[in-house]
Amino acid sequence: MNDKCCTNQKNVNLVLTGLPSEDDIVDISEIFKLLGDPSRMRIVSALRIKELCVGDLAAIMEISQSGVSHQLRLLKKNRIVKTRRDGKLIYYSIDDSHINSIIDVALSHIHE
Amino acid sequence: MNDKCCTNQKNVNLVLTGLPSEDDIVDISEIFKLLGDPSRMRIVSALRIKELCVGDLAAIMEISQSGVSHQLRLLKKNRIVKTRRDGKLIYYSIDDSHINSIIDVALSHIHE
DNA sequence: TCTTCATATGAACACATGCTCATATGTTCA
DNA sequence: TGAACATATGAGCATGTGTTCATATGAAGA
Repeated sequence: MNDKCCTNQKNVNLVLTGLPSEDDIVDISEIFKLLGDPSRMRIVSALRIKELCVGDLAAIMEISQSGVSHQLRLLKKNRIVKTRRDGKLIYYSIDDSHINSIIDVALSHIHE
Repeated sequence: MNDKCCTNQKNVNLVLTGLPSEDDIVDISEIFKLLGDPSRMRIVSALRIKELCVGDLAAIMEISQSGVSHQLRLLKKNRIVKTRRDGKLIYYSIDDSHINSIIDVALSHIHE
């Protein structure tokens, strides 16, 4: 509850003017939030290996077909995955190579 | 509720053997989850510009000092930020250059 | 030591999120 | 067209999560 804390106004201003826009902050954290769930990460990791239809993904995962579909919807809305129809099947795959890069770097991060 | 869906067992097995370990999946999604909140992303974005003490961060953000401290705790526990004490002040900064790389790639992703 | 200041912690609450069940949509093939 | 199958959607529920308030901790200086 102390408002008179150390605040160095120069630093604060410097940072405030250098920060990404609020829109960018929101957009970028949205991407990370999507990757920040084990189920979705498992989906994305699977699609990094091979394009897959929903049924195959459900077989790979530990959640229901419905659950997979709900998550794929989110991932697709944010352009993390894209779809291709082949008859009755809908194949999902990674939409953008940036996503692969991000995950590659994160993998090397956790492996220190 | 259809268990007899398209499942192509060859693809499923191929992907299952290629997936990262469950531990890796959990660890990596943990990192992304931390970056996947606008407040924490704002904190991390600020620290990318300059090391800052808690009070300065609270002045930059739209949440209380307590809120900032809680989030910093999470970020520190997962080695996204590190601390340095200087008298009464505790300066926070980005712990690992991988974090900067991940955010750089994500920024170029959202800017297409 | 006592006060002051910066930071950390715990409890509590409102809200978001991921899952399943049931069902709808939409495509293929007879 | 109608049956069969793959996928999508909506409701509902249990669990997580981000925030604030109040307070504790701990370092610096009188």
